[in-house]
Amino acid sequence: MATTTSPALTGNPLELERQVCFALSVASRTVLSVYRPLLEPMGLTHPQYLVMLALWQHAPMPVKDVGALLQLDSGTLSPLLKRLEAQGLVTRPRNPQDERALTVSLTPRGQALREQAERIPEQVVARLGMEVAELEDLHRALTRVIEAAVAGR
Amino acid sequence: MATTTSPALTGNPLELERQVCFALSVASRTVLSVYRPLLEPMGLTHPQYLVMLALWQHAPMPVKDVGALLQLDSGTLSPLLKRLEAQGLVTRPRNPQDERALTVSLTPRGQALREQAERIPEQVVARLGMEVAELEDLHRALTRVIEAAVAGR
DNA sequence: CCTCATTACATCGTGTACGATTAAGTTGTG
DNA sequence: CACAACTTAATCGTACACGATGTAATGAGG
Repeated sequence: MATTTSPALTGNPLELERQVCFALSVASRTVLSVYRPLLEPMGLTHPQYLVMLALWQHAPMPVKDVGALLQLDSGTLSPLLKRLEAQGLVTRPRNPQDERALTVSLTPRGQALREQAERIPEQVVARLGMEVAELEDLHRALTRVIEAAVAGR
Repeated sequence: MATTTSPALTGNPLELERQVCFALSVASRTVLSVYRPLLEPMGLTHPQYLVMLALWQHAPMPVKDVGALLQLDSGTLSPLLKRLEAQGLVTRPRNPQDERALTVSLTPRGQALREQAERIPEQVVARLGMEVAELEDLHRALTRVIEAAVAGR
């Protein structure tokens, strides 16, 4: 019979099922796949949805701040914001006080989209069928590992 | 003074800092950024590392099984496996018993790489500076949400 | 006033993700 | 045996991620 001691101290340290990074990748992709059918009617991808969340809270804001908030660089954000602009959800004129910076603002259409988005969180929780308390625990655990990873990279 | 009731029941339900999906995305990308400098000397990206973990455990195995294990489809796996093949880490001849299927096997070089990989997990834990027990808790929470998401998508 | 380092974005190249389609092989059924 | 239904990969198009590089604007020091 195989050993059944604490998994941290025994067996293959490279076992796929034990890797937190594997669970993180799969969890991220799988949870996003729950959002996809809900976001599709709004014409948003999940990263675009996160940017819109940031804007609904803080617009108008510079691209730099969006990047800091979402931990994304301009290589990702520039084309993403262009696509939101092409959809008529945001504008991004240059800041007259600093011609390097773009000020990302919501169009009326972008503002209006918020109402449809209001229902997303509850729908996701319903589809997951998990307790809100358990999701809050997960959120706290993720926040901890994000802090640890930012400090350790 | 602002209200400070339970966050689940008050305030803006679209608040970015409250979204589990946001924490998941950032955690996934941030933790992977801890792996990147460790994997780079091995010539592997993180998804390639996960495939190698699967192969070190189960090779030879069909592409189908790799996909099932990692929750990836052929659109992702085909080019990824081609790159591993180009690096001389794997072979993927057709299965004579079923000419549709490819049997992914490790080359001696692919097998040998495992020794370098053995040190990755401990190095990551060290860089994160988190208790193994806390990481195991996180792993359990992630496994729960993966199951919920798979069921609910 | 004039460099020069810094900052804010944009662009490019590589590598995933993923839906959709295609192509080839296999299998069940009449 | 014929053939439709199914399975396995590959391919294509779109959209992130991210490192590296380019460019214009800003600001600090001489």
